[in-house]
Amino acid sequence: MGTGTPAQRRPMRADARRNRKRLLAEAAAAFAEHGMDFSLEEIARRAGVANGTLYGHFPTRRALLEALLGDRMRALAGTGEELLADPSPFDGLTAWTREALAHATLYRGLGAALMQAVENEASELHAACQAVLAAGDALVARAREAGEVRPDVTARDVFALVTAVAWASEQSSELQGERLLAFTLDGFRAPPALP
Amino acid sequence: MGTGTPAQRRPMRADARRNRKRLLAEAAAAFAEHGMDFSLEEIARRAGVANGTLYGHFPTRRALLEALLGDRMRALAGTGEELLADPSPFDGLTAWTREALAHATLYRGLGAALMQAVENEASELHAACQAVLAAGDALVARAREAGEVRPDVTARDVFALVTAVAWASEQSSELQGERLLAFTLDGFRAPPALP
DNA sequence: ACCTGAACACCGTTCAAGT
DNA sequence: ACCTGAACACCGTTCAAGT
Repeated sequence: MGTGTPAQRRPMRADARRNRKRLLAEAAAAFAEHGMDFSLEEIARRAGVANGTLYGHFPTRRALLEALLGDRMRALAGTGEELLADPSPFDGLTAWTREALAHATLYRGLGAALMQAVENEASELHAACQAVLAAGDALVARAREAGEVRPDVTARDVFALVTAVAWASEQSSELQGERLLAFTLDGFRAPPALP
Repeated sequence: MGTGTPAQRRPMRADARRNRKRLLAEAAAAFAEHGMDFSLEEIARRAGVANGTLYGHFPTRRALLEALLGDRMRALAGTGEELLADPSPFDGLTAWTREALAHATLYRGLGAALMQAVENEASELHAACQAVLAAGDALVARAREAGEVRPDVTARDVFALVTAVAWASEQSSELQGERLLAFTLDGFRAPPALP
């Protein structure tokens, strides 16, 4: 692990390994600059390979995305587990949603891909999304038990709204995601207890 | 007004008028069923006209959308003004955001078009969006003066988050927009005054 | 004044042929 | 085992030619 290459029985041929690496590098650059709708054909062109080669390595756009983001998403899940040690459950949840927002804003259009991956079990990103959701669930549960979030808030609500905020901040250059996220988190907060 | 046809100097030729009507009907049906990414070529085909005819009537996808939604959006702005008469400023704002959410969910992918229209002055929907924002602004200002929303909340924040909730609820069939909206509105609410 | 349909450039996906 | 590049079907957009 570490480089994003998948576990496999036999090593890849040298040229295949090099092509794969180039494709990933060009895809990362193109997605970062132009968003996730960027033409796969153009990525293959920039990597100096035929379009068929790209499909050989990554049969679908989501497979390419998994190779790009898998490790990063599993790291996000790990950060969530670490934040369970935060003395304030709500602060821990807040810090984690900030990380999640930064992640979901990496490529324009990434939010939609993430939401689809959660829904679709066949998606190559589904397992990674489940790990992220599990981490969120633990943070939400802890905050709920401490009476710091409303009892009906779920990790899926948090995931959906963080992704939605990421989407909104992509649409408008003047909109700050962190500000919208702050409002949203306040909406999750439990009202002060009645005497 | 009323039918969505624009004001104009001279009446359209009969066949042009009929083609325009057919194109709008097919577009409305196709967008409602398949979302706003639906092929314009296919819409022309269903309407029984050449693709060039569609571009003659609606030079851009947004022009088509304005013809479909313009009246409805201006009505949404009107509803906002009426809700200024609601005895509770916060309830008035809440009721209006529900209408806005229903509007933004009419076609899948509509939220993105609305956000772009707000940004882009050249968009055919820009004026309609401005009217909606103005209505939202009045509602937010009234609620702020009554001390019912946080002082830093703007109409653009409300518009952005309502649209974001619409987007999120489109992504997942299990996600209820109204529930997410309820959390969001709570995040706008002013905290109880300190003694 | 409006419509037609072809033309152009582009894309995603598949697959036989190569090495 | 992997790569190539052509093939196919599709789309958005433009525009000369018609009526």
